[in-house]
Amino acid sequence: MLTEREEKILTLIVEEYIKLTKPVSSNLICKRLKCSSATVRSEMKVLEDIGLLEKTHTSSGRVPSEKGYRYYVDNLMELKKMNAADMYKLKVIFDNHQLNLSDTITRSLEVVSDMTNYATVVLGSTSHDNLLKQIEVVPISEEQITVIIITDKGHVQHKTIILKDINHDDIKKTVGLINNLIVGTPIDEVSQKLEFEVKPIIGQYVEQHEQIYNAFYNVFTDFTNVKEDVNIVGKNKILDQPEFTNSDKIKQLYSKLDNNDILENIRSIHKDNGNNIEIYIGEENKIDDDVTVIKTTYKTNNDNGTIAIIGPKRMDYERVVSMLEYIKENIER
Amino acid sequence: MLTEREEKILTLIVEEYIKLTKPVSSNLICKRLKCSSATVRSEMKVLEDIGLLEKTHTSSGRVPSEKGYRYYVDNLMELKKMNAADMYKLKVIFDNHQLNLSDTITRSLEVVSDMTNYATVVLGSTSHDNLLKQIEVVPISEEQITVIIITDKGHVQHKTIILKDINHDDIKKTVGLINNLIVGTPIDEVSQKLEFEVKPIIGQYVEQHEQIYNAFYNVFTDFTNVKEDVNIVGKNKILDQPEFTNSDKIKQLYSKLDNNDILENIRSIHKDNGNNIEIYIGEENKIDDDVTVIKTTYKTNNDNGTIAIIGPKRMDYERVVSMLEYIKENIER
DNA sequence: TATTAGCACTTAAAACGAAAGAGTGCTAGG
DNA sequence: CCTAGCACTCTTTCGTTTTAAGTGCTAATA
Repeated sequence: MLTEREEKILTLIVEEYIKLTKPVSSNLICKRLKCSSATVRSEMKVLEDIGLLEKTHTSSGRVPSEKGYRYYVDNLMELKKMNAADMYKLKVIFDNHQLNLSDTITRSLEVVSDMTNYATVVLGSTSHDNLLKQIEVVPISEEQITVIIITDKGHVQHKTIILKDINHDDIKKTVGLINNLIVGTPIDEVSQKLEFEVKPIIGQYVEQHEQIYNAFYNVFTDFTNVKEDVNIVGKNKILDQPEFTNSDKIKQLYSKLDNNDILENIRSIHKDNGNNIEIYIGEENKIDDDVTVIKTTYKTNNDNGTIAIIGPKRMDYERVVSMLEYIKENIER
Repeated sequence: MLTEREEKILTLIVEEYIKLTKPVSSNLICKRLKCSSATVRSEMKVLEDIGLLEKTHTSSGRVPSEKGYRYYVDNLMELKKMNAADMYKLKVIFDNHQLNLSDTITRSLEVVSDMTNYATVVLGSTSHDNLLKQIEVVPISEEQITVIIITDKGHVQHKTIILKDINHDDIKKTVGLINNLIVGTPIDEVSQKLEFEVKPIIGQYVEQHEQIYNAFYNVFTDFTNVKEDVNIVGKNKILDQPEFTNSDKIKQLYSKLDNNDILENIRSIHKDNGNNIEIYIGEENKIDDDVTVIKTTYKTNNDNGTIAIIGPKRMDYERVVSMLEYIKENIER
């Protein structure tokens, strides 16, 4: 357990470091406290021994360790309201009732990214729990047709497929069968149903059943494989952060941010801290040891998803948390 | 007009610089030529005076100037066939007849990007010259419907819109009207036609005409505004190029590569050199003074577009040109 | 007993100079 | 016209020194 003064010092070091980006000296701290720099120094030593602070070299000032940030986030950070400027910019977006949900979310995160210089991620609802609502087929040319798949929650995906010697009647029959037999099926189960319920029947009614069946089967597996709705906003903003000026570091981080499978991890990771907002500092997340991920989930009548902010560990936690909370609330309304 | 030996020297300097990334000395050149380094030096002086070579400082080796690259590309570069390894990797993709056109193009450029460490761009066909083929409407919830727009060439776009107190009959009537009156219209003219031909009629048959008309109008303007099919592949590969290790430079370049309007410029720029492949070196392109853009266009039965490769000015011109030529040929088949 | 002043010590960063290395430019002679 | 040779320039590297920022410890103090 830390003493009150130790906590005060840790808080000051974290907050000054966030602002100034360089190791914090005892001198700077003692100006804010009614005590001498020597006192602060011995306290800092204690905090370092516990593992909450670190030095970059023997005679440097102190920097919060990962454990230090964690302590700060868990015990010290105050959740004040957003500052007026941030609030205003976000309010404008949520007050515009013309925009649909997904556009609103993207816009608001663009603004967050712009103001903070952190990257943001939107993981929209997966279509995995959607039900197949309808399929449409549109002939494009002699050999091509476009298949459109629509789910009950409004996910739409299309693919143009190549079929030799299209017999439009056969296609129509197949579409009819699918729309009759497997509409209402969860997307994840469509492939199975296609195989066991449609395939046997299609053979009886449709001449080119082999070719057509395969084409549709591929379209559906494509649909389930696409990791849709992983959207990263303001990725380049992170280049303004001093911890990402080295080009190797940039390469490394970007290759992860471009990998949707890795970003998907933000969705699946979970931490029940009785709070709406979850924070993953450095090694606690799977993106990169040098970043912090702050995430929250939202749930509306017919949609739910995850939004997250990715920045350096030296992140303005109070500000980001208050922004995310505000955004979550407003989405859910 | 350059002498034969001057041309030989310029060629060697360009090609060595491409390979080694550092200023080329007279010594290196004279090993390849039957003459002394002093001779090469005086020739290099001449080439510098003409403006084809540059020095990085008084006593450095020579580097091609933009004009030098241009001379090389116009007069010196030989268009040999692709090397076997490049050829093989690309052939595999084009031999796979399962893939549709757009997937094939993307895959082949991924491979190019991988092998060369340059970024590539696909500017697919714009839907501007497409004709409206069909619209579909799918109700999603009490207040939401998804509108799907399909063009004759298989472009599909959808948008979920919010309508208070939906009257499904009204929607159906509107969709019917649109499908009757303006199907077949070029996408660019749909908005006008909607205003002058549909709006007057809709007022008579549809109760909520104001709200519904506006919603559909917005969906269509969205469609025409979306700069679709601007696809950049292998952007991060460019971080492997030594000219892009400075983080400010990276930021500057990335902000351009992320801006579809700027990339669109690659489509519109034109240079009739009687050749399939166009090359824009440094200031000749609108992307960035430090890059070269090599582009070509393709045209198939029902599709056409542009593909381009973006790399440093110190680009392997011969290799890239041969690859692009191969890809163009194969797309068009 | 907790605090502080004071000082020795450590380190990174900046400034400097010397030396080495890579190249050029020019001149004089073949 | 070509080339050997040499003076000159500039970058790079390396070690040295200086400066500035900061700590840790100790002894004195409140």
